[in-house]
Amino acid sequence: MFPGDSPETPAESFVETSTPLTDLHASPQCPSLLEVLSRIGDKWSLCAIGQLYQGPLRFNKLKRSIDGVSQRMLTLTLRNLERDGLVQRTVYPTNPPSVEYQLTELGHTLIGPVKGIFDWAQSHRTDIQQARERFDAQNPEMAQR
Amino acid sequence: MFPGDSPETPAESFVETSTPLTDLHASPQCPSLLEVLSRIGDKWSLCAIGQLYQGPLRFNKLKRSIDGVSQRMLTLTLRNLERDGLVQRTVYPTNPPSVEYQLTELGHTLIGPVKGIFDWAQSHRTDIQQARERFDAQNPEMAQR
DNA sequence: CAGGATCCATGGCGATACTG
DNA sequence: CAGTATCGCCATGGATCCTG
Repeated sequence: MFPGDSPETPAESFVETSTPLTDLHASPQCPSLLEVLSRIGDKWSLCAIGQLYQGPLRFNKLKRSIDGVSQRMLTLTLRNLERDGLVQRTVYPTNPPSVEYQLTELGHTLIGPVKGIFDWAQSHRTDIQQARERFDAQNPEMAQR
Repeated sequence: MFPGDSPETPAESFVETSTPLTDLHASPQCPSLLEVLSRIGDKWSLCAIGQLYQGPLRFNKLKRSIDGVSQRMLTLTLRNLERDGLVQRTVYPTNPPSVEYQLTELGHTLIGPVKGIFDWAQSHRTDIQQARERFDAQNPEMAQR
């Protein structure tokens, strides 16, 4: 599946990075990369962001557009995104009330990097799929799901 | 930091994407974007990948390099990464046994996109920090942590 | 050294019911 | 319509002990 890389050479030729990709935890008093990743890695945040990326949406419309989300989780998700400044919540004092959600400018800047991951996942989903099948075949019932 | 994108226009001119960033769930029989994100968004995967990106490592050395990880979680994390074809596990039948972990080629391709997120988090951590403080100040005790 | 097995705490998340 | 409140499940993850 992934050729190259002489199979029996354990410890040679590793690359240097400008940003060493360490320091994932332990960022003093600022939200660490892990916090960011946990936020966008949770079950619904990216779905909400993806929908709001198409344009502003009211709560129930957003809810209907995200299949399977409970109203509780959508509320919590939007609260967190709002708290982090990624989503803006606007209340229109109509009757019945309507609340509109939209991406903030900061939220829009996240789209690019996320699309990077998204495209990677798209490009390599079959690789991953096949790797899993090989692994599960070789390790008969270590399969955890 | 992120110029362009007119600051005060709330609900107009949202961009069109080639990949609409929808279809996060519900990918038929292939690992969805959410699965990928859940994997790399879990507590230790990125730490392990970040360390292995520096070069191959044996289990305990890897464990010592990741502060706070339990041996159980490191094992599970590495298993999942191996299952997904991101990490290769090589056993050397010495005595006592030594096991070396290294990124696969597929694993290396993930570095780029992840660095995108990483850099975004770095660039905007203070923005997020400030947004949180404003939010917590305005919503006195809605603060969940 | 590199795990496996077990126990247990926490929190993410869903379901349901209620409200301004 | 857009939430809040409450309950309970279960997956994640930590601590500890044991093994080839």
